[in-house]
Amino acid sequence: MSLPEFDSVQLRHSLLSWYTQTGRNLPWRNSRDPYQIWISEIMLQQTQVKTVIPYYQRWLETFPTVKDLAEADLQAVLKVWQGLGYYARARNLHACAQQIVQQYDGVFPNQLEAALSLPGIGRTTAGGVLSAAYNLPVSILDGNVKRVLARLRALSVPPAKSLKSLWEWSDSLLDPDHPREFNQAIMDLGAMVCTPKAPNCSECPWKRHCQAYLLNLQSEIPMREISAPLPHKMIGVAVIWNQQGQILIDKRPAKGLLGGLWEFPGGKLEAGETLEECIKREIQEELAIEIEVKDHLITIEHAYTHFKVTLNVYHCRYMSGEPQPLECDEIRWVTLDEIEQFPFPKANEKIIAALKNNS
DNA sequence: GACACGTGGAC
DNA sequence: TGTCCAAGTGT
Repeated sequence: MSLPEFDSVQLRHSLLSWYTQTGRNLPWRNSRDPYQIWISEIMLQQTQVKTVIPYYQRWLETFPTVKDLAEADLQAVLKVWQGLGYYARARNLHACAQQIVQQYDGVFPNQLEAALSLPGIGRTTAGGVLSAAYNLPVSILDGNVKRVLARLRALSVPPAKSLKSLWEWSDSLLDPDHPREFNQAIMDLGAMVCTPKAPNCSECPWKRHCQAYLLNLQSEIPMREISAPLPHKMIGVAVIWNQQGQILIDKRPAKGLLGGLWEFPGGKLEAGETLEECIKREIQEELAIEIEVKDHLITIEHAYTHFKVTLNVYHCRYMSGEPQPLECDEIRWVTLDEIEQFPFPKANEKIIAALKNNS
């Protein structure tokens, strides 16, 4: 079900003409260095351009080359990534850099199969890097392209239900003579004109070809998936002080949610339990120590992708026992001055800020 | 194919 | 305040 070749030629021409006049000037577009382009593609996964730009610049100052990244400590990598979310991206970036140094002499591979075998590199990121760095004709299907193509063809189901067709349309539309510009252009079209809400159809170079526009369905397409309400968890969190004025923090297991980041220990409130009981129980289960729960410090509401939490944070006093890393990777006693060297998730950063305000 | 995986901006 | 969703990948 590819587009007629005649349409593809017209669509390519009108899009590239629009892009030449209107396309964005973004930092990574001034580079053809596959390392810099790869970093930008990973940071841009599920993350807005405005958010990425300062992280991108700081990253390249800290890790200017693949080799610098490969030789860095994972904790240092996570610290630079801190706040961007989806931390598996940072862990994969680090592992991927080491693989590129070992297997590809420090140069991002210029073959699709090799790129796809690397950790954190899926089909869209591979297409993004290979087209932008090497001008190779590899298509992409990110959120922008999905929305543009769903509207162009008036797709009657949510994009996730029709990925095969969308990939075929992206493949057949890609300009084989200008793959670098075409992929950037179709993403700019989605970001600047064919936006999720209130698209600027009057400015669109594809308005005469767009089935959604011609049927006045641009507000209904792409179709939404029905989503269940997010579960909510009440969490008790302990800021445990010892007699030296140090605080106990723990490093989360390397994989899974917030893997490799540090946190204040705590856990889920169970039915019929007070927050004080919850905190004492969790600290005994996780660290095998006795504490006394003292004053309330702060309450934090935070939403993750698949659930919401309320963090009820309390000052606590260390009483007895030798802390054991029973459910974490590592434990440390740190001062308030030392704590900022460690990567923390956003919700925990708010706890640190509250501690600094009160001291 | 469905679900896990962070955070911030827009409305 | 709540909901959507942003240059997706791994399992």
